[in-house]
Amino acid sequence: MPELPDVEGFRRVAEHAAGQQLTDIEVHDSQVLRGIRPQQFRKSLRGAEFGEPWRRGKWLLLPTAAEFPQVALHFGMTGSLLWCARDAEPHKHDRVVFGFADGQLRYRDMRKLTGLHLVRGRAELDELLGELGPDALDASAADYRARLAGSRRSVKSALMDQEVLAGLGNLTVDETLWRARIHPARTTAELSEHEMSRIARRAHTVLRESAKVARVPDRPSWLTGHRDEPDPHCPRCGSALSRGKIAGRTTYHCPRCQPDR
DNA sequence: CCTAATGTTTGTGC
DNA sequence: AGCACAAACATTAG
Repeated sequence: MPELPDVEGFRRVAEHAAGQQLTDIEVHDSQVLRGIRPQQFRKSLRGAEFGEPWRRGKWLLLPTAAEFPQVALHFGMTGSLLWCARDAEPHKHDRVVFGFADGQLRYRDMRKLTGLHLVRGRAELDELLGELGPDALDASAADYRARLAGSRRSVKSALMDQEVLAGLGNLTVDETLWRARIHPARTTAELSEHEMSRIARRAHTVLRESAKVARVPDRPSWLTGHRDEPDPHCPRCGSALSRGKIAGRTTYHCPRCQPDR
């Protein structure tokens, strides 16, 4: 589930911990700790005070008051972050629990496709995030145009590429292209400046609206609201939606609103 | 049993 | 080099 809007929601959840001192860390499944063992992870963070959480694309960072170390969290396809009372029922998929005086932050993830990193300094932060493109919400229309231009790949695969823009995912890309009336298989090279700007504007709207509710809403007026229906139709023109695979991912588009060229 | 799932990485081949 | 495609990771739901 987690794309930029979901992770922005997790960032707001993590604000509960800002200014608070860590009392303990429970690592229930060491598999989600990437590049560090539980003992070292706990030792490095013992007694730390957490600062303001920040986000870049689909990465969430929890800095300590001294700026470093920071905990970097990625949520894969099934991860989430919850703020719970200290005595709340444990959940089967709580992999790491950060304890504070008045509550706990739980990293919950079923599939464990990604996980948590400990970032000890500037260099490690750069190593982790250095290849990422600009955050898809921060990037201007000019950024979108510059980063989409001049490749022969499909616009869907370019928008999904975190090195082009950070934060878009399968749902937000389909929604954005549907609103921009651009066929997902079109090549970025054949897009006009005007079309790329339209993509940027629509992406901003989709991301802003979704971030408000920390998910891509399944409102009937949105394309995404019809994904799970047995016989989905375009909420704008009523045509049957086509379902296919582009860039390895299930892709919905409206053949009438999003013509091939 | 089989398939698919909102992500990322790695390998193969054109 | 650039790109498409498939598989892998781990788990559950239908």
